[in-house]
Amino acid sequence: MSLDHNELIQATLCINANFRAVCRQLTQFYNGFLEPTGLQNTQFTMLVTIALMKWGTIMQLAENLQMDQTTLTRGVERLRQQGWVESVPDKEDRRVKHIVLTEAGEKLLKEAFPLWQQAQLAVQDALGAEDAEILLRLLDKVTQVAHED
Amino acid sequence: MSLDHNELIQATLCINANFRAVCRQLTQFYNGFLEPTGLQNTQFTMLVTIALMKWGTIMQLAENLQMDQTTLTRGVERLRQQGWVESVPDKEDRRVKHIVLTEAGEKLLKEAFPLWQQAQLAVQDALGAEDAEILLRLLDKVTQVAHED
DNA sequence: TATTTTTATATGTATATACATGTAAATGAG
DNA sequence: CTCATTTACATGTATATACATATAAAAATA
Repeated sequence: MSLDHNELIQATLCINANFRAVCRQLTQFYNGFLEPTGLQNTQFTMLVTIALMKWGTIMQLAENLQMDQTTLTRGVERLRQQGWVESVPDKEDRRVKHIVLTEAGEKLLKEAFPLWQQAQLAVQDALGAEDAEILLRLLDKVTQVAHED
Repeated sequence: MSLDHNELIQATLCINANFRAVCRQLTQFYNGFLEPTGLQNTQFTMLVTIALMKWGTIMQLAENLQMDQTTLTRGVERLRQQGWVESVPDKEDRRVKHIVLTEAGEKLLKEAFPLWQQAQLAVQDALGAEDAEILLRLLDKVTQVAHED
């Protein structure tokens, strides 16, 4: 025996699947705006976080971005290969590396910001201030859920 | 000159970045429940869609799931290698392949459904009926936005 | 009918992502 | 101080994802 039609329909309402679908569209939307810089939105976000932390480690970046450490290690390595960030070994703890923006990285961020902003404003405008706020609240709430269990 | 602090903070409010972060958590949550089946949530969703379409092509699956065709081609190939789906060449149009569940695939879906449901109910309960509905509405709205421009 | 165009799927390549595990360094227990 | 444990980062491996492009077959057009 296999699943009946109702169950299949139910499964198409999967919150995660719907989230992922929206995420794919949204990512392509943002990436389209960032295209002139050669950055993906993910990389833009990493650079912004690195800029804000100024002297952050891989672990701290992973914590901040809620990503796996191994994902960050490789993501940062790509940024490094492009010359946008630099990895500075800690003097006291030889395991630790601090990630900092290079000048090229700062220049790139400066260039990317208004492009990112266009995408962000387009989404915010279309949603409306109210819904945008509700959305962020719900995103937060969903994160809580996924972390409880 | 580089970005000032306010701009960096602004960029951390990136709707796409926040979406992606939630998506990562949510995916891990659902995958945790599905773990005994060896399925990822994405694969579960593909199988469900294949089951519903009964005789769908790669193109139709891509359309339904709002995924790139090339992503589907490879995803389906993995399902095929596991023996969960089968690819049947169309009689009239030799370019076309129809993807159908195998018996093993149906059995797996039957087994996976209640596990998926646990994850889904956990998220729905935690959100509450009202917020769950609002969330789905907003997800829809975001998709519209990303498609307009 | 011969040629061009479109369509369906596949491949090359690259990023994003995480889990399991490895490695080296620091820390803690004895 | 020595050995076990923890910590920080890296690597192996696998899926998810998409863009550019290839390929073959169908459809349209000259």
